[in-house]
Amino acid sequence: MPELPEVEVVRRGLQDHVLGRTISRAVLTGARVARRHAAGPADLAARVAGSRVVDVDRRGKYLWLVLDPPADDPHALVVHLGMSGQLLVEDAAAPREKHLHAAFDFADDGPQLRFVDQRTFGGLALTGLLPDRRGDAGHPHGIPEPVLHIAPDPLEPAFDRAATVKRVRGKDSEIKRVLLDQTVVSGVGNIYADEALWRAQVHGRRTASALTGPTVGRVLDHAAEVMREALAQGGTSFDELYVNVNGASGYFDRSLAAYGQTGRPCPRCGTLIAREQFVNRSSHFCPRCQPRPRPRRTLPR
DNA sequence: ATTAGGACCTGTTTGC
DNA sequence: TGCAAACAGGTCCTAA
Repeated sequence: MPELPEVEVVRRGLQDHVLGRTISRAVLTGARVARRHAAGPADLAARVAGSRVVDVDRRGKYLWLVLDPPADDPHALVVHLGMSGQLLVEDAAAPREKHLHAAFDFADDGPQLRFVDQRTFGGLALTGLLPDRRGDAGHPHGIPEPVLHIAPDPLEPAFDRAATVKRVRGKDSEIKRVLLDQTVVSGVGNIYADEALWRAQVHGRRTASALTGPTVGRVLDHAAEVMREALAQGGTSFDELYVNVNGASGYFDRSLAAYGQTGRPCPRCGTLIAREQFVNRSSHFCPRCQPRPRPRRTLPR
């Protein structure tokens, strides 16, 4: 479940069902699920066994369990759900999912934690925790190494609005591309980028460096707001691929104004929502509220 | 150094 | 009806 609100729904589920429990055994299937873990799946499985889950943290779309191992070498089990990853808390006797890649048993013999991922863009890694150079506000155990390059998301205390506006305006690129750049601001994906741009009445192809500070500020505020609203509704799900740890779907899809609304009237002005190709995916926008900029002239010479 | 584009997967939907 | 192409919410690597 890809974007920030959906990942946060999962984090809260893990906090309720996994926090404080001790992992007794892990089984990883196939090499791909741990491809970001240099030492391989067997190493990951062996090293998490006997560790207690002492925190469940998140930045943007990255999620991690802080583990307190017997060897006193605190580390993090980092999880990225990619496009189709799911973390499910289920009875060990429940039937195996077709795309089950990892299962964690606990010493209390309670329900298992499973990682299921159809498209295998997601994955697991076991890494160290380092202090966050951007500030440790909200992350008392630090940040896992693979997450250090990810910018704070708009819903965490470390988010610096003024600094982010400045970074966005320093980009000679389309505003939608910049919103999706997780090293500038994290947590925003294709759905919430389209929704934030619709709310701010800015076309995604406008050049970030040509926007005013207040305009960029408005786009970021709308991104934060729409993600907060989605979170309050359990996230956005179009099908059973995107669910919380109990397998339930959110219902923010009913509140979407632009994303996936091609041909429907804009809730603000009634003009039909348009769709266009954008870097191998789709953008949805209102042609009247979000006028397309003049195509940028490439400057040869 | 920065930015644009393709690669990585599998399953479902759309269009000829 | 059958098949191929298009499409799906993300990130990373490479080449210009």
